[in-house]
Amino acid sequence: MRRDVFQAISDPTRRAIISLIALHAMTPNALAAHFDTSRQAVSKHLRILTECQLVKQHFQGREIYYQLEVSKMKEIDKWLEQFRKIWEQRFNELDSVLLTLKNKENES
Amino acid sequence: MRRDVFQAISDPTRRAIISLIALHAMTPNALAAHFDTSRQAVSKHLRILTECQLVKQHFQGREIYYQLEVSKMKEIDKWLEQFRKIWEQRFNELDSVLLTLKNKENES
DNA sequence: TATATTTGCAACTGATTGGTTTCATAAATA
DNA sequence: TATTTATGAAACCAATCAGTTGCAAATATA
Repeated sequence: MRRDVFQAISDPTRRAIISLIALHAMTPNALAAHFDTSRQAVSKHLRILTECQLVKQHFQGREIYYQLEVSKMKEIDKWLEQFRKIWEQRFNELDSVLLTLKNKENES
Repeated sequence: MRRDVFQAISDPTRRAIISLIALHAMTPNALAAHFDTSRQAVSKHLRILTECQLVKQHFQGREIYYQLEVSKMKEIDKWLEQFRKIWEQRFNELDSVLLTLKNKENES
């Protein structure tokens, strides 16, 4: 059973859940109201999200509120870092090409 | 067949491929040398990456070079944007709490 | 106390996944 | 020309996935 942040966000329903609970905690029932699938299906998604620590639950009577562990999202951000460097570099290269062209223009 | 960037990066082998070709284009054979799996398995991953336009192929004789479409990675970055706002906000809230404490300290 | 509500868990199901082996095609090379 | 090399595609397989239905447990309410 692979269970990491990347696998967690691969499912569109789970991405929607993540977005919904990002601002304030929600119960499984309240969440399920936003989807076409059953309450149990949403519960299963929540279990997966909990297992990879993207979500934290806090109990209040018989209700369970699920809240996003925003800091865990940084793991994705961290992985993206390597590419961010590349796309900035590519942009700078394009920049210097334009600069070279401009200089040549001035010389002639 | 769901085929989007998020599903593409959910597989660890595919993430490794993406990282490898990020800097310079590589052939399937050269890529396969980095993994325990067969050349065909890598080829299948490359097809998935191509289908969701994360990768571009350019032909050179009988060899096919695969290159990362870095700009496509920005789609993930874009989705992360909403959470980046939240974790910055949380940080600022913490900041103002600390500031309030400090002010109270000065008053007394 | 009896009933309704909120929830997680287990069993099942069809679809998808990541891998394999086998084959066909096209380009390079002996 | 015959052979080797680089590649994609098809057929198959076991494991996993996302969904379902049905059930048990615990809390709230009548």
